[in-house]
Amino acid sequence: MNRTWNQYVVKQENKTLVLSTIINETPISRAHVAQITGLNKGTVSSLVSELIDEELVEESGPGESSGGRRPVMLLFNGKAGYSVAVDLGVDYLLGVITDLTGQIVYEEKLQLPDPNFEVVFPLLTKLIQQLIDRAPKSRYGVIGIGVGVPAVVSHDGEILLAPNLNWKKIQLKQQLEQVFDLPVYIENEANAGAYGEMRYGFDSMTKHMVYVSISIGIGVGMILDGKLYTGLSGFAGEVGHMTIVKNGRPCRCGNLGCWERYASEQALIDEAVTRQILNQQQPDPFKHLIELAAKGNQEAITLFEEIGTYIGIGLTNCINIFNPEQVIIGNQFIDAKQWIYPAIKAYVDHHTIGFHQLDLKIDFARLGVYSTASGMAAFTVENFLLSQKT
Amino acid sequence: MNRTWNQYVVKQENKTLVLSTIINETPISRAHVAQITGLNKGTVSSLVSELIDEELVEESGPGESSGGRRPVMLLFNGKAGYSVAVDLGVDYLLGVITDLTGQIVYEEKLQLPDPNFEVVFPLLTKLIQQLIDRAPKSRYGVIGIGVGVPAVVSHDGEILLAPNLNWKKIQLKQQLEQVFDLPVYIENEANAGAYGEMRYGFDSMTKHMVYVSISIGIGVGMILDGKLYTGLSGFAGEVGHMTIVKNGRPCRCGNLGCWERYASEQALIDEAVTRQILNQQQPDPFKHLIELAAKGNQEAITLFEEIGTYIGIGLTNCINIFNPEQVIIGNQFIDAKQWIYPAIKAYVDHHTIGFHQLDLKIDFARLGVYSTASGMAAFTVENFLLSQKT
DNA sequence: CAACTTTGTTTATTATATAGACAAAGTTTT
DNA sequence: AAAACTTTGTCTATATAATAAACAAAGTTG
Repeated sequence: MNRTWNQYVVKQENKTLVLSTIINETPISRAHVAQITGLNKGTVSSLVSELIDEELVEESGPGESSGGRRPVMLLFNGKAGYSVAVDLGVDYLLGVITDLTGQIVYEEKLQLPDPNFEVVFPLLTKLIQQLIDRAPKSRYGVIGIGVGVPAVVSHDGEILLAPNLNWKKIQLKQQLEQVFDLPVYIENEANAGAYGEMRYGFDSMTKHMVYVSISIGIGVGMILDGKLYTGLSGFAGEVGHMTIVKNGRPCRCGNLGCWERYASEQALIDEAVTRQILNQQQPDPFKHLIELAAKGNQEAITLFEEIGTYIGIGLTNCINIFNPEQVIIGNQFIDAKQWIYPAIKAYVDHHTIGFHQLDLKIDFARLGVYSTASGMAAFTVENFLLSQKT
Repeated sequence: MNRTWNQYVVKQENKTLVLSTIINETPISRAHVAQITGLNKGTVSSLVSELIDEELVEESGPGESSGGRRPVMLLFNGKAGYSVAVDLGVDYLLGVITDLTGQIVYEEKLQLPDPNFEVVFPLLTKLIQQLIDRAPKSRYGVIGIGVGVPAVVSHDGEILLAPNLNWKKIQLKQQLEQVFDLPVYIENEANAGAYGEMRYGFDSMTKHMVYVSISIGIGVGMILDGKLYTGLSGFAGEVGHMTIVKNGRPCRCGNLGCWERYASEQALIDEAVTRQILNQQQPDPFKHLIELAAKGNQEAITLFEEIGTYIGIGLTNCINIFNPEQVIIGNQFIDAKQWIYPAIKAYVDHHTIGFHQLDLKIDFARLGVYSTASGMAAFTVENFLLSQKT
């Protein structure tokens, strides 16, 4: 069925436009909203009064006069509701409560003893219940639950495959919705991270961005034309399995020479063991390598630089394909920034087609370990605000 | 400035919806349009009567009754205007006139003696003028000019770089608009091909498609969410310069191991010379190799199969990245279909992540040598129809 | 203090979609 | 063949929401 346009749709679209203008420019006056959106002053007034009734917008005191009557400043009421978001990692759960502006108001982290789903699911529901219980009282209460997972996720919230958790075909969204009577959103961890960094990480909204999440493996989230791109079935972005070396190292996906066999945490550790920088039994080997490099261990630094170059190879491919405005590197590897960044930058500068470099920025995730959780909160909040219109 | 929604916008959107429904479902009755679009019968009637006034829609005779009054069938009037589109190749110009349905009504092809812009531009303008002169008389006449070029093209129609033509920084759109007082559209050849194949090549509109144009080099056009993706500056899709072999063959882009050094016409010919299947002076070497393979020359066939495998490597990367519904291989290499397809298919089947294969189709361009020209016609026509609303 | 500015509300007007009545032209049932 | 039903397409009354313009409120400037 096609979408038809009538006066109701017009009103909803304009109301969304007014609300998002207030969110982005808060504090702002009605007159200024009208100027920015191009809507008539009267239209803005009436829409704002509805938003105030819904407690999504508040009036704060008068603002500065610019030579006439002083404006009444409008604020987005981020405390009208709260979201619960969880970053489900390979060996941890990071749960947060955020308000409607994405601000984290409470967090809780725990280690997973075992990646087995039968073990993880009860811990996950317990964590979510604790977060729901702790959420401040508000008009709309907890407006939804978001969970980011290191997995291939279909559009309807089914986990098709999570290689590092050893999960397959799990109806996570459905199962959580049965337990909690709330909207549940499931997304791939890199997609969530990309969205989080776009919404909350950087000031100006980037329309074309590639977010590369590097930890055990490599995942990529793509923001194209300001929207998350998830492909036909929801699992675009398996860039970690891009071939960068023909007949190269075997990968667990069955292919040879995949990017993540050269540029991930796993690749780093394997190579460190081969070169006897680490021994096989070292607990928390990634952290140990970071410490070695920080102490000036030249072998460790060289290894990071080499991995950086491999990251650069895959990034160059992504840049040539997408012509993005910004590339963001996130997850574990942000801790290795000082050693890998020069190598990445050098490779990309020398190997992308010249034009791409003009407007290209390479950054590291600003939200740090919260990229994924924040992104899930953003999904949850945005779906709530869009569904909110009467 | 944001877009605001008022009654004018509503009407335009609905009118576009009605028109595109008629275009896609022609012939169709008013009642059926109302049913498909969800619009009120009265609304459809009034919009259709405007479209009839504008000669974009015609009434044909009565249709079959389904148990009541016989419907009046509506037809899209493809003859209300004509577009002129040119496929500017490395050594040829292919110009076509199409009606508003994309049907080619006249074509003209000529060889380029020299790729130099000073030589090509007069030939191009002469060709376009001839096509304009030959276009049938109609209500709207020639509604625009589209030119597809093997080049990196910016959003404002500037050719930034055309390596195989040796052009740089040419304001092609601007120059043509000065000569002809008509809207001019310039696009990369692969982007145009992708669009042409989506609009006119296949029956069902694919929402996520990757079109790979393989001739001297490799270009890729991407249809994501039903729209052409061109990236921040308009030059996404330089996938030919994706690294598939670390420290591989040097490429003219300055990088090593680029896909097009292994999977293009140039790669094919270079390798054929190295293996002494061809000698260096062979005129039209690609055609010669096709003939050899057709005669059963095993060396030539093996070479095609090897190139097919390399094509498969790059395609696998694209599939893993985009999760498309369809991959289309176009340009010169469609002639080698019978030898390369099995190799491509085998590689892709064995090396893409399992989920992608479920709904994936690999096809060859249906429009053959007209993909690019048809795509440019589609751009031109669609911009005309969108600009047409009063 | 008068004149001007800016903000925000109110009112009359306008454009458009919708529901439903209705006419036209067919098919099906009796 | 007549009556009853169906489907198509137009027309009219109504509702909704955006807009322009008037206006009131509350400031600044000279």
